Amino acid sequence: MSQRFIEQVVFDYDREPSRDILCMDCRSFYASVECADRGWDALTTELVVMSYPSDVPTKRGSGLILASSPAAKKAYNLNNVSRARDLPFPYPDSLQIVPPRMQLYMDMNRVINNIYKQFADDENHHVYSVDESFLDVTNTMHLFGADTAFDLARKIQIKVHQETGIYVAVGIGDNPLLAKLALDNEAKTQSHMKAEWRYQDVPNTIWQIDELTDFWGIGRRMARRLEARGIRSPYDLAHTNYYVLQECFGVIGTQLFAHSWGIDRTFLGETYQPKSKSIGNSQALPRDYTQEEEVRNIIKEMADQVGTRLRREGYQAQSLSLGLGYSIGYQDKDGRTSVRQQMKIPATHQSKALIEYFLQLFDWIYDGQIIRSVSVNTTNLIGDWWEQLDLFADQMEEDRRDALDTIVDKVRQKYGFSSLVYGNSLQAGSRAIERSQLIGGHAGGMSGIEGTPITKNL
DNA sequence: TCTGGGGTCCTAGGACCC
DNA sequence: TCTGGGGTCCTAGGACCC
Repeated sequence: MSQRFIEQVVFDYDREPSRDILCMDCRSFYASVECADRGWDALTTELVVMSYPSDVPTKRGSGLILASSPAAKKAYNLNNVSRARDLPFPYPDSLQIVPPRMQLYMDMNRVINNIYKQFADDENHHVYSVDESFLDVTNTMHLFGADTAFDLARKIQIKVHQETGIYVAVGIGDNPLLAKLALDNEAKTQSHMKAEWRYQDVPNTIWQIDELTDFWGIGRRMARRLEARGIRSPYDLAHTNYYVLQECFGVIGTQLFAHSWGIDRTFLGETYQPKSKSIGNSQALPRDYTQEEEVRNIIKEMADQVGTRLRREGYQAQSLSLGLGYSIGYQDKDGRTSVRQQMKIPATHQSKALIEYFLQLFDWIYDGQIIRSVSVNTTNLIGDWWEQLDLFADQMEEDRRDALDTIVDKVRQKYGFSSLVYGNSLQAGSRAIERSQLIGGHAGGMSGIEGTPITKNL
């Protein structure tokens, strides 16, 4: 027993994957797109993209800051996704507050990824998020007259900036983790926005990171737990016994240990492959909902919307989860401020069936609580081609529902989501029509600024 | 942590089966 | 029933990231 605590796990870098991985990150993406589209300097303009409840953010209130320009980040100490309350109020005149235009960002994302694709084929190009992508250029960089990955990174940066006005920061490493860490912890603060971290640099790079929370994969909570055991930095992490970490933190502990040595055995296309495993929506309601019927309507609308997304993306759901968040200060009889329930279902993507199941969950957990937020989620997704034989299902009814969904989807695709909604959605408390303009839960931007076509600069 | 978001991964613990 | 052990499936909940 005690034997294994004496030993320490040691990595042999010669046996670890050594590639030329680039982690590309569009600096302050949404904010930069806004600046580029308006002809403002992305580096000096103080700008935040804020999703807020009313038309004009004149009074201090709720609101989600989706992105901020470097200057705004610095001036107001903002991080990735912040809240409106993190800003000084009244809002300073020097600060530009603009509503999100999600469609514009998605269009720009496509343009930029098409540029990346010129430097790496599909196999070696992976989209990690709306503003981050990984490229494996090990075998292709010489094709572009680049002697080193660093050199190629510069070429890509220039090309993207020339064609879109967006600055890209690049982390370079032997594996995706090192590239990502180089990006997060060094590239973003370099004037040329590049950084290269290799295995042999680990002592001078990863181990020099001061804060645990600056290390990818460690948030506030985990940092506190680690600190409780005297681990205060990535260096400490790397010099703690592997088995002790495993004992205390399970798989996460072993993973963090490996990461602190720069070890990542995934190749692009494995863990970094974005595969849809769940599809859901959540929304904070514009006011407290006390009427059961109103909440039921919201759930119907959201289930319908999620059904549309499932069908569009070619999935069927095998599990559902419904969450209700209560009004501020409200507690149920168990003292909770929210409740969530999930269940298995026979695979489906039919709106009607999804609505029935979600309402079943609702009946299960609803007991007159005052509701302020609702989330519906579908998980355990499988491909559309799969058809489960259900001896008890009425095949004619099934076909009829499928046909109805297909028609509804077609009409909505052509005329917009709100062209066809449930009668309930015209009643008080309904959100479907307003929300139909949203993309990813935020304003799509079709209304644009002064009617500007959203693809102006593309 | 606090209310116009959307995701992923991991774990504990119970039910059930052999 | 209470001193069996092991495996699998399922749900609830925590943590983190963009």
